[in-house]
Amino acid sequence: MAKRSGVLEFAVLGLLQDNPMHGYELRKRLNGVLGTFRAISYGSLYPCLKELLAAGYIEEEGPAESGATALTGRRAKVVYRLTADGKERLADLLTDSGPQAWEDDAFGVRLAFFGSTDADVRMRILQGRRSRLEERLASLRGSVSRSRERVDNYTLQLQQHGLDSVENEVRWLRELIENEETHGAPGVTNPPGHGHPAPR
Amino acid sequence: MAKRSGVLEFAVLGLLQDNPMHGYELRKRLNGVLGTFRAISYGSLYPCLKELLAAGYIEEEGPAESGATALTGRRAKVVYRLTADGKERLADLLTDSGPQAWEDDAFGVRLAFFGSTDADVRMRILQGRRSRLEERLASLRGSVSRSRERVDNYTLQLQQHGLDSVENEVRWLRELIENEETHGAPGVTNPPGHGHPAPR
DNA sequence: GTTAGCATGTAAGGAGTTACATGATTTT
DNA sequence: AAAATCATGTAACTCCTTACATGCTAAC
Repeated sequence: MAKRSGVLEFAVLGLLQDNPMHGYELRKRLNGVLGTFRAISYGSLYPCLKELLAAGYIEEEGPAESGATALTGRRAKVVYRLTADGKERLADLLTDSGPQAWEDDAFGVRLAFFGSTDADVRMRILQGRRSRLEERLASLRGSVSRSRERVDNYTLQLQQHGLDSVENEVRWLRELIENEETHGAPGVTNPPGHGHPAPR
Repeated sequence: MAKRSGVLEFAVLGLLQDNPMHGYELRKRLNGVLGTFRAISYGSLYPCLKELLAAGYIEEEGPAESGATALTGRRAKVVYRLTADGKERLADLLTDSGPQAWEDDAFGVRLAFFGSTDADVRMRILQGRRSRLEERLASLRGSVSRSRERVDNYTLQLQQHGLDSVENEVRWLRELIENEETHGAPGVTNPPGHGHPAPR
């Protein structure tokens, strides 16, 4: 039952959906998806793959592939691919727009896979994230104005910068939301090429 | 020897330097210092205090204090205060301007205690942080331009926002550095009791 | 033929969290 | 006297990282 992270599981399933891969490559892609820094290590990736395998969400690709390593009888590369269960699992995860979806960590990954997320779910997530940030903004503004005079200048600068960052993200979100609204009432997903309705 | 976090240890010693406190209050202040969210829990605070106590950096305040709880003979509140060793330890930590000082986590805490940090150390940290971020910027710009065309629009937006955030922090840092330069050559530390000569 | 980088994995441990267990003090 | 909130602590667990152990394959 998928004890692992959620975030990592999501990302792995999401990447594997597009094309089968082995661990080494998966890890490189993961770094792109999880925000460039935020590199995950083999020490967490391989155990995660193991669990996904045990859960039946992924499987090793047949041994007859790209026939080069068959000499020894044992493969060095293990290429993973989503099973039917795995696709279902990913679909479930993709429709979940609950509060966990707009927390700091999860939100980035969710956005990275918006290409295969339904429009209404996208909107709920974006709006959830925005209101989450607006709460944070309110609390930050409160504590900054409460702090004034009481704390030294550096602390103030720090708080101010934190505030600016959040304001910045809110602006960015507003644009994304606007974009969804104006540009987007395509039946279910975005029509151009990359959506999920086509199993290719 | 001080296995705990570094960041948490630093913050606790830093806060205790200003005034003795018990754990509960410490925790509240910590949330201010560590960036408002990033709340640490008792489950990590109390063990940390225990270790600092064992290391001799802090001590329980004498039982005769603010005479209210002496009735039962057993104190409920435990007020901690820095020992001489603790002050030395903090001084050591405050002069350390090595690479760990400009990593994401540590940097915020370091800045929060800039009020008791020497001017030259402050400068090294700020500059270290800036060049750290500029590396990141270069790598991000690289991956964004490499991604163009290859990834979907949402991923691009995400990368772009990440880039903007880092650019934003660099601008902020530049201002801080400028401020240090123009306005700052006070002998060693800021002379006036707390904070240091406030600009603007 | 040996360095470099691809590829897979595990054991130990670090840094925290949640949930629980407990009690004192203050407010209503 | 009940409810809130202040206050302290622990055990179990999570999620990740580092460091190690191992070998294959390509380039020079």
